Formats: sequence, structure tokens, C-alpha cells
Amino acid sequence: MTDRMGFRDIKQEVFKRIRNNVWGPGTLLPGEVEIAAEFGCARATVNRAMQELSDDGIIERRRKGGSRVKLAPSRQVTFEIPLVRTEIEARGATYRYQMISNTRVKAPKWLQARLGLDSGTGVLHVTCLHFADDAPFQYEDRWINLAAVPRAAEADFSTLSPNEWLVREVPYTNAELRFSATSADDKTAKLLQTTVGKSIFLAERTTWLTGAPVTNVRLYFAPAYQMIAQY
Amino acid sequence: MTDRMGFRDIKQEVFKRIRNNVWGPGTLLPGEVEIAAEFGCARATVNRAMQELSDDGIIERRRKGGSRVKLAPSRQVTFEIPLVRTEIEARGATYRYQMISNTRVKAPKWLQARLGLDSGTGVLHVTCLHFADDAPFQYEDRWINLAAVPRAAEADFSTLSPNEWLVREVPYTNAELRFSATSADDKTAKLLQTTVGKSIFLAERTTWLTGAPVTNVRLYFAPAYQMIAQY
DNA sequence: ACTATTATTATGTCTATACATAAAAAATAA
DNA sequence: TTATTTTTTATGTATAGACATAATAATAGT
Repeated sequence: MTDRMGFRDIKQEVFKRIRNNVWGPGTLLPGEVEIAAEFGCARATVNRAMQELSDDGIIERRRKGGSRVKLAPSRQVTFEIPLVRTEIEARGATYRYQMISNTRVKAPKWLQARLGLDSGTGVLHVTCLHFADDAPFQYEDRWINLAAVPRAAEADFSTLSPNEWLVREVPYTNAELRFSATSADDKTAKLLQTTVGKSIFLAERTTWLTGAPVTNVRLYFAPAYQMIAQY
Repeated sequence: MTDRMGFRDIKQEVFKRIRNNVWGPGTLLPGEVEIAAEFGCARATVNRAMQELSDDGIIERRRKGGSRVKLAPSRQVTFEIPLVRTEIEARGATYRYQMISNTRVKAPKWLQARLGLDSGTGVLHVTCLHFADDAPFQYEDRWINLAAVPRAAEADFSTLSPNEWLVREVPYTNAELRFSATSADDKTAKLLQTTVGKSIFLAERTTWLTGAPVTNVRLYFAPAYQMIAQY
């Protein structure tokens, strides 16, 4: 006889049937009690399996309505966004950091708009470079809201990147991440040791702490960079 | 008296304490029984809360070792990858599709390498355009492994995009997604109605069905495209 | 000292039961 | 008919209790 069924087994079996078109897109699946009866386990076990399939974007569940296979399985991809240092070291390269500038200024208009700041708010503008084996890997252009993180003004970013300082010192509750492609301008080209006009992969991240804007950063990656995810 | 505590409340409260540094990075958290006692609920409830915090990358859990706050909270981002049509319609624009070419060829070497195909394997090469309000939105350059999906040879891609056909007809078990930036070459520039050399956001996706390579696609987005995720 | 064995313990999972809740379906009133 | 109320039902969540499992700590044996 087969072993006892765990929620993983249930999940896998249901997924298999969906994959093999036994239960095609849009199909209303049997109820939890019914599935539980088939596999000889408690409803709670089936519930957990179905819950995870729902989290994975495979099925849709509604109270009373039951569970049905998603028509357009808008499966979602999860990217691990590690610290630059970690990413570079994971590639077997040596990490080196270099600060370029650190100035205290009034937030420019575009930043006010992005973060929802009052005009005249003081911000810290820090730019720096991250190297992998002495080749520029990423150019970081960061703005920190001093109203939300006053002690950033005394932080020493000449040895520790604002990236790592913030991760250690300031938590956040919300974040927005944008990926796009841009062209290297004069300054960026020089810093990343490439030519003007070259295509650059750009990641922009903004974070908030319970509603209050904390920081906005633009990460310019060296040419040929790829952000990879498996699922 | 406060209401009864659900797993969401527990999760939120524990997260709050971590955020407020009551339980700083690396701290060993109280055991599930202890937390359950504090909040006056069952251990299973605490278990679910902690499990989710672990999934979210906030804490780390080990049997016998207990739960501790992660040192570097490697937060992960999840992107929803919808159908192009869905994405365009969600922006309130009208979707239009146009096939450009559909040829049956032997897999080129780079594709053989990418998919792990034998030399001489027959593949379908389909290229097409997706429009948003008559402006080119995305150029799709797709290869389909006929050994894995023979009936793709008879499919009519002049009205239905290979994207949608595959979603409906062929499931997959594994996928790899790569984001990068590239420059528009002659052909791409013409199709996307932009200039040669312009920076283009490129997404490349490869999928497998239980080990067998199914399809590889390169999606070239029109300039100024941004892939956005909130978390 | 070192190794192998045996508790101990916190998390992992399953069960049976109970009640909550949202939404569909049915019944009722206008 | 249409609008409103009531019932029904599948999922959502909580609980106490039990056993599984991995990893540490304690112990015994060499």
C-alpha cells in the first residue's frame, strides 16, 4: 500500500492532473471534502495544498464558489534581490566599493514627486561604485530622506555602502522596484568604463517605512548584465 | 479586551517587534509555545504566522534550533507576468496582433545550446508584433521545439499569437526568465518604430515540460517600457 | 580526549472538530 | 418582473492533541 498522503503529495497530484489536462483551464475542481475523501486524509491537509496552489497562481479560489483552474495561468516569478556584495561574491569575484560623492541638498522636484516629499525637505545624495574583480559592476545613485532617517547624516559612506548601511539600520515596510533599459550618458559611461549611448540595465527602487519615504536608488548595471530567475 | 488573535495578527505583531528592533537581527525568537502562551492562542496559529514570516524572508527557522531574525533580510520580489494582451488592455489601450513570419527550420546552434537540443532538431520560428493603440508595444521572437510540441506545426499563428496558443495548449514545469538591456538593431528598430541603437528592454524566457525543452522567446519592448513590482 | 549512543527539544505536519464568512442560490416580498 | 431577505455551501481559520523529524545536548563507552 502507498504511504500516507501529505499536503505536498496532494499538491503535486492535483498539479499533475491540471498539467495533464485532466482538469483543464477553467475547470471547477472537486471540493476539499471530496478530494480529502479520495486521498484519505483530513480536509485541513487538502486545504493547505490548495492554498499553496493558489499562492503559486495555478488555481483561483473563492468562498462558496470553490476552486477552479486559472484560465491564463499568470504565473509569477520571484527574484531574489541580494546585496550587491553578495551577488558579486557569489560569482566568485572580489568585491570592492568606492564612494564617489556624498552631499546634503534640498530634494529636487522629480524626487519630491517620486517620494511624495514637501518642497525644501533635506535629503542626502550619495553616489558610489561597486566593483567585481576591479571591473565596474554597478553604479549606485541614491537619495536618502533625512526627515525619515536623520542619523544617515552622520553615517560614514566612504567605507560602507549606503546599501548595506540602510539594510542594517533602517527597515522598510513597502517598496517599489522598476526594471528598465536606458542609455549610458557621459557620466555613467565614464564610471562604468563603457561608451556613451551603450544600453544599460537599470533598476530603480523606492522604499517606505509605514508610509514615510525612506530612500530612492537607481542602480546602473555594467553592460551585458542579466537578471535571471528560475521557477 | 482585545479581540481574538488570528495568525495575521500574530504575524504582524512579531514583524512589528522585529522592525522596531525589539528583536534585532540575529535574535533567537521565543519558541512557538511561548508566543502562543503570550497571545493566548494555539501553537498551530503561531506556527502559521512564523511559517509565513519565514516564506517572506524575514526570519529563519530550524528544527530544534528555533527561529531567528535574518541578518541580511534577502527580501524577494515577485513579478506578475501576464499575457501581453492582458497587460495592454489593463492600460486601457486596444490590443492588436500581427504575425510577421512563421518558418520551419533546423535549430540554429545557439538555440541548440540554450535548449539542449540535438543538432538537426526541427523547430518552428515565429516572429510577431503586439500593438497597443496601434503603437508597437512588443516584438516577439519565438522558437518552438517541434519534437516536444508537434501540433504547433499545424497551429494558425496569423490570428492567434504563439504566446496565447502555447499558454492554452502546452503546460510547462520549469521556466527561466532573463531580463536585460540591449540596443535596437536595424530590424528591431524598424519594427518597434524607433531608431537604431536605442536602448531596448529585453525579456528572454525558456520553458521546459518535465525536462523536455518546449520554447524559447525573446520579447523586445518598445522604448520607455518599465517592469514594475510592488512589495 | 574522543567517539558513539541516547535523550531532549523546537519545529513540521496531520487529524478531528468547530465555528466564521463570503458568495451563490433559493425563497420571498414589492 | 425586480428587489430584498434567507438559506445553503465551500472555503477560511482556530483548536487540542498527537506523532514525526532534525538537530542539539547530554551521556556512556572506548
